[in-house]
Amino acid sequence: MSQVPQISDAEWEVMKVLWSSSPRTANEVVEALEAHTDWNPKTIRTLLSRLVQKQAISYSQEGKVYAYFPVVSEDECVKSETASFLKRIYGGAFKPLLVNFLKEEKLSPEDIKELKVILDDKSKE
Amino acid sequence: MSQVPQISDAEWEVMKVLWSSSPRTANEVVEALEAHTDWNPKTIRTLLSRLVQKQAISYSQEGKVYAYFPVVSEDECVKSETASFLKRIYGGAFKPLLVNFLKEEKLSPEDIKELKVILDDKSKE
DNA sequence: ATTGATTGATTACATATGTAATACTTTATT
DNA sequence: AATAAAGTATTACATATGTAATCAATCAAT
Repeated sequence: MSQVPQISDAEWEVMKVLWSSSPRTANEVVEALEAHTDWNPKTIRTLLSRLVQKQAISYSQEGKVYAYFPVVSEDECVKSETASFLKRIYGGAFKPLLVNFLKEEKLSPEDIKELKVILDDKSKE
Repeated sequence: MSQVPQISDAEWEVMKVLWSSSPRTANEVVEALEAHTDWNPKTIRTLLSRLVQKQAISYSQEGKVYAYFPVVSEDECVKSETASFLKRIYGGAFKPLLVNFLKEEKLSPEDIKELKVILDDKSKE
């Protein structure tokens, strides 16, 4: 059973808003998204509806309006998306992605230090 | 200009076949995919056509049939897909993905060693 | 109470994708 | 040469997605 529903790109933006803080009314979501998108409020309401249908979020009647909140955790979704991404692109293996991208990406010395600490911790498990 | 076209999940499987060895005729692609998919040959031909339209692949008349080959490199595509994945899920930052997944994934001691070596090399740059 | 504004529900429409079937051409076979 | 087989091109159709508009219900203001 696939715990988490398929969440599209646009829907994902809405989820991020709700994950960062919820419950929020449709208007609050619209406001939050105005900053970095130019979506019509109608569009955002459509996305909210679709996410409700998909049972990615839900809502409660707060006073006169709906207040939306996630029912799937960011963690679950990130994990699931990453897994399907890895499967698709790298045949499911995590290390090739790491190797590939560690080489490509610009990481600050601090980042590198942090990652090494994590790796050290893992060796001790 | 987005160098690489959008390649869907199903199309990606076809690309992988052609990246692994090309040119190949439609039939050869079908054969290669029979192993791990149950797609109808007609479906695979549709995917080939769409990839031609998208200019992800091209073909030449080899004898009596077409021989398909990629015109976009796997590297480009992987890079582009990974970038859009990162943007979507992690807001474009690579490190959070790393941190998240280094914690989650089971990596062998050898893997960890290898990754540390890469990180060490990077510190020296 | 009626009217206008706001919110929520329903409908719309184009493009993408999964998944083929059908039609048309060219090659091979009798 | 006529027909069958194989390959290519065109068409099909449902679901997903981006992107709203319109309709209906509710709340607020006169």
